[in-house]
Amino acid sequence: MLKYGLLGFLTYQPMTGYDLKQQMDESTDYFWNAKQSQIYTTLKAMEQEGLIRSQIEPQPDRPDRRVYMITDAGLAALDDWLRRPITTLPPQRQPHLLKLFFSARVEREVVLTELRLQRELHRQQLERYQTHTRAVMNDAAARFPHLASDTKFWEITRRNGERYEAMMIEWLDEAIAALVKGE
Amino acid sequence: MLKYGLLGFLTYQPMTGYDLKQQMDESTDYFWNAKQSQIYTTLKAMEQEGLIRSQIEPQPDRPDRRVYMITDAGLAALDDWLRRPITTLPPQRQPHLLKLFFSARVEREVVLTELRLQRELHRQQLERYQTHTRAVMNDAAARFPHLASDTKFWEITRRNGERYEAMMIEWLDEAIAALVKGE
DNA sequence: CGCACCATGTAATGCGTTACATGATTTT
DNA sequence: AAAATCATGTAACGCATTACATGGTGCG
Repeated sequence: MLKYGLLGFLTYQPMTGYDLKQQMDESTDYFWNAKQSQIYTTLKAMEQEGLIRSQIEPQPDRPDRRVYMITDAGLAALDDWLRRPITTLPPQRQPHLLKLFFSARVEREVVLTELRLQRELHRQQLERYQTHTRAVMNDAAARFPHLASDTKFWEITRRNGERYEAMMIEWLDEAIAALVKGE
Repeated sequence: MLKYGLLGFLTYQPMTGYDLKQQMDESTDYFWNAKQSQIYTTLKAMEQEGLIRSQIEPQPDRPDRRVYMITDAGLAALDDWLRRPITTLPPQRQPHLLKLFFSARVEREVVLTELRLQRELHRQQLERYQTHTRAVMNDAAARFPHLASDTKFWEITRRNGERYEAMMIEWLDEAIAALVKGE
């Protein structure tokens, strides 16, 4: 799956593993991210599959850069994936909901403290979407005119993050109120 | 992590791997689930760790049941986990958002068809929370009076599912409208 | 002087999925 | 007659995380 994300970014322009990691951190982070080590090993595998190819750019001071670019086979694989509809909901994994489900075992105050902490985390994340993420996208749109048609989709996914965080904050407020009232 | 979910359910009553799978499917499914094979292997590992122990209940017709019950060490491990606050947001993995992010590459109609399909999936899931999940929880509460204090937390997590689906439907409507208008 | 940034990789481990394997009973 | 339910397990594989390993440049 990461594979397709990397292919997607490589349609923008040729990049190194390091660059790709930074792109992910700044844009798809909310719904897809990967560790540096996984990116490097996945790129290697993708090159063997023929989806991308690399060229070494020597650098005097710093380590040489291995710049990857997408091949025709890579483009075909990406487009094929993009057209293949997803017909199921993805399985969710939310440790804090699992904890909450069994939290009748712990003191009310401990639960409340954690819910308030969660609320703060989501508040920060919401703010990030509204300021930083927005700015990064506008900046990318301004610097790379050939990506103009992509900006609409970036914005739709950013809106999803924004709505998600707003929903979580509302839900946490409701949960906190229910627990406070309950005692 | 699955480990703690299994411990949680085993505080309700002793159960088999099969029973645990059913419990998950009916209750924590939205934020945590596991395949049958993983449940069996995890239970085995947990018994070796001393968190649970099992007894075989012979059955004449059907395969013998291996019934697990939580140990004192298991209770301690569970409570320890429940009290340990989560200080980061969990990484999300949403394939359909990743696809959408790069969907400038495909025809508008293909994207719209997929968004409408997604909307229908979320609508069905919302309905499930509002009817089936609700009924299952009420039923469990009625049949097991000793779980009365847990019901409040079950309901809070169910509400999260409900809100999440409602949010996704709103967002999809917004996204569909933006794409329709865009052409 | 220490930390962040640039830049690449490998190895070990853990968690989860898919597939394999069996078989009687009950329901449709 | 076929499918679902009850009931258990193992093996292979894939994806992701953590840890290991290196090293120069630039900034505060």
